[in-house]
Formats: sequence, C-alpha cells, structure tokens
Amino acid sequence: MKNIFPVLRASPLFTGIDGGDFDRMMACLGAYARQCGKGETVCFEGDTVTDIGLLTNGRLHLVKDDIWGNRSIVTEITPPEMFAESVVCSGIGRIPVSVVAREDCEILFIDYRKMFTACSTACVFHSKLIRNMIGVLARKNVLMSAKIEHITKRTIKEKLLSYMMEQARKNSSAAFDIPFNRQELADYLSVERSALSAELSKLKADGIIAYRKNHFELHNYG
Amino acid sequence: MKNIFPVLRASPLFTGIDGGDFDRMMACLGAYARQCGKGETVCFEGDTVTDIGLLTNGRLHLVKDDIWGNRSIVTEITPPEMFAESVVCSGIGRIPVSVVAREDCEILFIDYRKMFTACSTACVFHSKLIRNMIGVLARKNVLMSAKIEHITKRTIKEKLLSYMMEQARKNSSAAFDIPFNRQELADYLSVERSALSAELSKLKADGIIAYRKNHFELHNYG
DNA sequence: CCTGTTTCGTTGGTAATCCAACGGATTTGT
DNA sequence: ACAAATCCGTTGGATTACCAACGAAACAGG
Repeated sequence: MKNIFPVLRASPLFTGIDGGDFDRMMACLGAYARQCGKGETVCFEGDTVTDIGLLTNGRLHLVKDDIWGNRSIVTEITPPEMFAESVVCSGIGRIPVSVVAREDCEILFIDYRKMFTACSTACVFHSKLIRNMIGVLARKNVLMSAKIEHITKRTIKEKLLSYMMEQARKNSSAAFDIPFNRQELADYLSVERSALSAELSKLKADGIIAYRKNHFELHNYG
Repeated sequence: MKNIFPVLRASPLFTGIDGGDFDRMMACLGAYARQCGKGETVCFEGDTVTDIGLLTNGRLHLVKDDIWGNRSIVTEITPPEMFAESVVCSGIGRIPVSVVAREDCEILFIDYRKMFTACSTACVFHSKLIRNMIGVLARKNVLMSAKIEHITKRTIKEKLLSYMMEQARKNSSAAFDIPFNRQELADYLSVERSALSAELSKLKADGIIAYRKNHFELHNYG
C-alpha cells in the first residue's frame, strides 16, 4: 500500500489540516483502508452504512439495478472523491446505490460519529474537519440544485439557455468556456447529443448565441 | 411579534436543543428577526448572503427571472423551513435565486460563522447545532439525488417506475401511499399531468401496477 | 503524410410528449 | 341536498425529442 496522504491532502475534507497530524487523526477517526479487486461490489444497495468512503486509488461506479436486472451507472467516483457521505451524515443509513470497483481500488473508511467525539488527545482538527464536511455537503447541494433547475425545463432549448445563463453568471460575462464536450453536455442535461447539436445550431442561426467548440457567447445578455 | 420559539423547536436545526437555552442561543448566534411585507423582495439573485434564513411566519417564494423577465418559481418556503443555507455553508455566498415574500413574513437570520465560534458563555448547544446542520444538508442532498435519479430517465414510464420503486423501497413493501396528487407528482417528475395520467392507466392496463387515488402497488416486486 | 479515432453537425423517419379541451367523479361549502 | 370547485382520466392534433446513420472536420500516432 502506497502513501495515501497526498491524496487525502487533495480532498476538500482535509483542506487546512496540517499534514503532520494525519497519522494521529486517522487513528482518532477510526479510519481503516480496504482493498477491493476489480469487479468486486463494495456494498450493495440497501446495505446499512455507517462509514464515509473516501477513494484513494482506483475507480468506482455507483450503480442502480432495476427489477429486471438492468444496471444503470449513477456516477463514477475517482480519487479523492467520497461516497456515501450524504447517506451517513443524514442518518438515513441505507445506501440507495450499489458501489462497484471498476479497477483495483483502495478505499479509506471513516467513522462519521468519531468526527464529533472529542478525543482524549484533544485533537485540534475535529472542528476543522466538521466545517469542511459542511462545505462538501453544501457545495454538492448547490451543484445539484443547479442541475435540477436545468433539467426540469421542458425543451432542449430551455435547458440549454438555463445552463448557459448559469455559466455566464458564474463567469460574470456573456462569454464563457464550458467544461463539457457535446456528449457530456447532453448527458448532463439528460438529452440526446444529436438533438442538442441541432438545437445549438438553431440558436446560432437565430442569433441568440455564438459558439466555437467549447467557447460560447450569449447575445443580449445584460 | 409573537413568540417564535415553538416554530424554532419544530425546525430540524434545533432538534435536541433544550428550549430554555433559546434566548441565550439567539444572542450567541447573532440572530435577528426581520419583518417583510407581502410582495417585498427579501434578497435579489446575485446578492452576497452571509446569514441563513429561517422562516418563522408567512410564505416565501424562491424565484428565478430569465433575460426576458419571465419569472419562474423554484420553491415555496413555509415555516419552519430555511433558505440560503446551502449557499452560505458552501462559502459560495452569491445566492442563485431571488427571495420574495408572498405574504407578510417574519424571518430569523442566523450568522453562519457564529455557529462555530466558541462563545465566552460556553454555550453547550454549538456542537449539537452543527451536527443538526450537517443532517439538514445531507438529507436535502439525498432527496435531490433521488429526484435527479427520477427525472433523468427518458420516458414518463421510466420516471414513474423509478419513483415508485423508491417509494416501495422506502416503505419496504410493494404497496405504499404517495404524498402527491396527480398534478404535484407531475410537477415533481417534471412532466405533464395528463400524460402522466395516461401513462399510469397504461401501466395499470399492462398489469404492472395497481392504484386507487394515492395508494399504489407494484406487481412483480421483490 | 497516411490512417484510425473521436467529435460534431445534419437529416429523416419514428416515437413520445405537450397542450387544450372535455366529461365524469369526488370533494367542499353553504 | 345543492351548487361550485377540484381532481382525474381520456382524446386527438401539434410539437418536440429520440434514434440510427452518415459525412466532414479535428486530432493523435506512427
């Protein structure tokens, strides 16, 4: 097992926490690493989970199976992303997805309750950690709100404009670059790629937007 | 101004906190109440907010205006719900919606940073409050994940089955009641009510589900 | 330079959804 | 019990999105 601390330092959960504390902190948090072979199921939908998972190596898929056995991928997790944190922190406990290793993985499990228990060694990082966790949950919250805002719109045109207006606002400019290619944007907005392309062309033809590759401009944007 | 403590006690943010502490706690949190007349805009999209809003009386709408001035209602807030908590806790600061009073309102504003500052009077509620906040954010997270899961599906039939399977799982039974009427369910799944009704009828005709009013049963489940 | 790959726009037929309208059933208020 | 209002299912035509397929352009590797 290689040194996972560089990965942890990259996690928003541990920002602002001194690297020298990691060893003691891990012990204090009841953290333990687990290896998972490719194809292995880390946990099954409906399982009761009490630990937050932090992927330090490999690649995970969160998947959902319907009654007929069809499997759909909800998300892909790459280091240093976490999973199950919402379920654990909410106290719901039963995880709504299965977690499957797509490659050989190494996962750090952290006991959520121990984040709050003031420890005998008077670890200073507890409050910082909790604050970080709030930030993680809240940011995810904001991202999901925005996504819902977009995909709730009825037509592709409306979804696109909703998305682009958000980008423009974030960038404080009518011109902006987007972090997706067409296929990814289509997946994000939950529409067909070809239909998306067609709608983009139409918006351009109507003079509402201009674009080239991933650079977009909204016209008449105040 | 009437006594707001009963409302606060109903808020998940204050569960498990002794009622006798409320006065001191409010002072410690830098909380202040604000009255808003019907129609008044509490804050505008893009404003920088540093306080969490907790509605203690009245009714709020979170709204979004597009370039052409069309206003769409994102959510309705009723006591004792909060708003802006994700934006504040995430550190993003700029609120992505406008907040409008639909009735005369009373709002309690809470300084997020003061939740963490250990106070001189050694208030015992701080850690409990923070824990509650994590729970609030995480639960909202889980709810939104589920919603995205449903409305991401391509057809009304798939959206319905996704929703109903979640309900069945939550209820640990193939039979369950839903908290929506048809119009509300259509809004939640982001489809037309009439199309939803038609799809429900078809699912019933195909023997996949049975229902009467808000009571549903999934066949071949489990 | 050549080639295989990926990305993107276009098109046309098919399928699904929207939309407005209507009637029946149920509920609510008086 | 009656009237008004609300909720729900149904229908048909208009709109929109899906889907598969294709070709052009951009790109990467040899």
